[in-house]
Amino acid sequence: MIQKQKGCNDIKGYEAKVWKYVEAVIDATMEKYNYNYIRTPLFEATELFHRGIGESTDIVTKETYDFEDRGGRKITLRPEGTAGVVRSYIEDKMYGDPTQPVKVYYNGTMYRYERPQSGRDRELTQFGMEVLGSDDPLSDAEVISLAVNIYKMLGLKEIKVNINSLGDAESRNNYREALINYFKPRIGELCEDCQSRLEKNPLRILDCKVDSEHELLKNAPKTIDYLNDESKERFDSVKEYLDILGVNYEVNPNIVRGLDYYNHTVFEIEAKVEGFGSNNVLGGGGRYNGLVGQLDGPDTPCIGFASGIGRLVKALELEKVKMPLVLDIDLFLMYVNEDEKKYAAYLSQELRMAGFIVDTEYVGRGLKAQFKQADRLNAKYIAVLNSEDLNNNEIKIKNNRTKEEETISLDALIYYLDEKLNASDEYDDCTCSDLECNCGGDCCHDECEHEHCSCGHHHE
RNA sequence: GCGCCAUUGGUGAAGUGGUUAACACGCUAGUUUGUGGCACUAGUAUGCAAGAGUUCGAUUCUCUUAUGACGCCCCA
Repeated sequence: MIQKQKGCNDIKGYEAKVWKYVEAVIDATMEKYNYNYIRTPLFEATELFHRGIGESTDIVTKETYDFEDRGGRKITLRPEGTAGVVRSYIEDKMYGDPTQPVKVYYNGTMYRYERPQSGRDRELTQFGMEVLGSDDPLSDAEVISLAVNIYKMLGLKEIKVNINSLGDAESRNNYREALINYFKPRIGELCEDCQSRLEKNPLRILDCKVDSEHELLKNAPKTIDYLNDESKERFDSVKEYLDILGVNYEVNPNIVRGLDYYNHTVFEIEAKVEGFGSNNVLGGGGRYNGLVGQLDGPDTPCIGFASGIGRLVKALELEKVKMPLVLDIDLFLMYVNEDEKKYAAYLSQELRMAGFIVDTEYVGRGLKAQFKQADRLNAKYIAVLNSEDLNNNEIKIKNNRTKEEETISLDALIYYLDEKLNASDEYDDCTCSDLECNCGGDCCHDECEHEHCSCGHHHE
């Protein structure tokens, strides 16, 4: 049997509905902030990632899917979204677009050759946004607030925003030097991993889990202390705008991004969810003012954010967040003989065009089994087609919840369904997640006798 | 790249070096001549991830590989 590739997933069934909903909320929220959808290729020239993300990062040195195509071109499946967007920005000369800054968002699969574990796959889906052409601290704050608002719109309650500033190139280099000098004399006291990080990526020592309680780490120099005046002022301004936008955040000097291109503002957003495992960062981002220039474009200040949809869906499931998913069908058409089947085929088509979700029988089940099938599909209504009824221009239609059956004129069917289904839509389409009635909170989808929830909808 | 645990039918799973691989759910059909969901009856893995080895004999022991879960590294 051919299996799916390691670390890849088939998203289907209920989970697929959740994904589609999450993506719909992302689209809607992005549109409100006036970010335009951009879709770039899944693969790019290998060089783009080497020059863009940085030769020294693990993502590029050992986690990309590289191959040569039949024409001998060196190709890499994208491990993240920013490089492709920036390539497009430069190639299509979007810096010439009069409506600066360029605000775009994407949503797509990324590929990293990693060992899978909780919250980490080889094929992952990320959405993200980029603002290209603005150095205004308001852009930084807006990107962070947009990310936070997407999570909030989806119904996540406990999210934590950690921000930090790496400063400009000068500040960043000074800080790196200071860290190395600080740790070098006593590096032997830290764990093996930290020792190897000293030269390679001293900032990551601050993140170490093994030594997090070590006195040496607690008193280590902080990025903030190495910011020059300009960088410090900029960071203060970002924080002020965050306050204005109502974003709760925490300055965390240990936030260090993995990619080389970041400077100034960097941030991570964590989900505080019970049982989420060790990979609890939903997304992160930061400012990358040097990247466009590094890729042969004009110097352009930019900021962006990216977030994994898989982790997001997992967080929503663990939090049992309620979502307005359509899990029911409106009508299931049942039949026994050939003539009835033909009529079912015709009628299902008519009703679908009239806007109803209709399904019927395709595998020759008996009537009894068709009832079961209707239940499995959560049919709200069932119609058993009967030749005699049809000859009389009638149809029997049964409410599958109340089990009441009525015989109505075929001509009245669409009107009948419209009336019945739209009347109950108020109940079914309620999207509120804070239910306060005394049924225990499940009134949107379960039967309950109670009146209303915080959304103001009435439920019976 | 490293570590640890796992892999039995559509699903959840029990199990043992040796006759027909338990049980439950599900599914299909019948009892019920076209209106089910209850009940009863019958059917539902020539198979225990793949390959190799040990053995008279392996699903059960050993090794290799694959995949999954979790953790480390790294990172979203």
